[in-house]
Amino acid sequence: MYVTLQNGDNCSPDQPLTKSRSPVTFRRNLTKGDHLFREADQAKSIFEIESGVLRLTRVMVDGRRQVIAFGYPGDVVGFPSSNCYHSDCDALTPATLFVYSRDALERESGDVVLHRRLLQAALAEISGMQDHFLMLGRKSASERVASFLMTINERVGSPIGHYDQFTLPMDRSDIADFLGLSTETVCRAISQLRKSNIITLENSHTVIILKPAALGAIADFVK
Amino acid sequence: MYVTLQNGDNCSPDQPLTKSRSPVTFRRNLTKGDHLFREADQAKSIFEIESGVLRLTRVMVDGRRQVIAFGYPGDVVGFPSSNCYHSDCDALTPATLFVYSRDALERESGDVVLHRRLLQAALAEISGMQDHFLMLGRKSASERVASFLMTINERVGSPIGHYDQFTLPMDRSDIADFLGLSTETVCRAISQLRKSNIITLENSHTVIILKPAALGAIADFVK
DNA sequence: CGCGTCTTTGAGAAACATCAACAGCGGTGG
DNA sequence: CCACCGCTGTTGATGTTTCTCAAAGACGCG
Repeated sequence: MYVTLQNGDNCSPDQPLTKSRSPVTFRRNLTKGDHLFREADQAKSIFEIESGVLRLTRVMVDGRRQVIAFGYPGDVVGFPSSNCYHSDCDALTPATLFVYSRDALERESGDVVLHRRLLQAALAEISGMQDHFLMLGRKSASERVASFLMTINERVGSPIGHYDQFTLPMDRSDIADFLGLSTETVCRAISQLRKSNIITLENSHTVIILKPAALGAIADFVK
Repeated sequence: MYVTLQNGDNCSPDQPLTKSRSPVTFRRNLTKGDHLFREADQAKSIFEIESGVLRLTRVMVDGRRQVIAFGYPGDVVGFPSSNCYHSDCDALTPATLFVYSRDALERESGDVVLHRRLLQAALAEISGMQDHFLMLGRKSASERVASFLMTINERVGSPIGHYDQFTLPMDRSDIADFLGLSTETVCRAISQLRKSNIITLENSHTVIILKPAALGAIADFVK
């Protein structure tokens, strides 16, 4: 999962990679369903999410799909390799982005501070992906779903009354493709959590966590 | 899978991140079984593999294990996050490494070229990990094993007579934990490839690829 | 209100894990 | 030099998890 930039250093959460005065930065708005880039597109820019949620996916020739990550505000998306993007990226909600010229970010003569922060973002990204490896490789279906809900809650959950609550902008098949499961298995795992009164759903996209400790126990958090 | 540094730019394969004259570089030798670092160790250095093969692993509290990557010559290991390593790293063979002070690499005042190349390595790493996501999330056991063998072959295979051949320094359980499978399933997938005359084993750690096209077809390569 | 899409649940099938036994191989000590 | 031992790898039988296929329910939208 993509990680915020504030890990690095003296970077406040609501501050973009560069100050707004920087000539290399501009903004972009996406509406729901818009594509930001596609796999194998030439990577000219790197993006930081200001608001909204993005979806990064890779697809196999036969249609099997893997959701690489969901991008939330503060995340950086569009890390290039060999001049190209290596996943598709589209918007699950309306979104606003800071756009950085890749050239300016990576060039040796570029802004050193900015460059360093891009590296920090990349390193955090690697760390998060390693967690996800453990999930995909070794966790059961219910552990994956519980981990997923915990992660989202930590990220965007807000206390409503006694309980944490959050909205899932992605549908069940997105979650399934993120966790390496079928949509049915995701549904069943969620139903199980509901029957155990660990969570409850206000509607299918709004989750309320009733027993965070129990959820964490199922998630079998490594950290 | 970790990727070589030569992706970046004018970096020849057999040249370390810094020139040998650099004060921040020294070398380290590992013998088989040595630990380079452990999860949660404070990350003071970043390493580039000169020779040998390393294994990066993460372990859950109940013992389930995920091999994050196998590190081959040219790979960079020890990407830190929040000042710590986030996996264990040990040597599958005797190995030699270039050691870089993390401080010197990440510091704003540090060598700019070096810094840029570290970023390139991190970006390549992210790209490789995304491929691995697809593998862990969406590929069948035989596809995973075929993909794995193809990748290793591309990396270190050498033509012997008409066929490519390579040695696997890791044992079956390492491969299993890398692919998110049981050792038995890995064995069976390999046996299947043997019965189909796609590969043959000189011994359990030495693979000869008889039909690379067939192997690639099973691997269902996305690229 | 009707329609399409997403979600949920159920039943059966497939893939993979687990448990168990055996084979191969290298090392060690008699 | 050979027999034994332990470890890794392989194969078989069985069990469990998850996928697939199918159908019904829920929800939003026109």
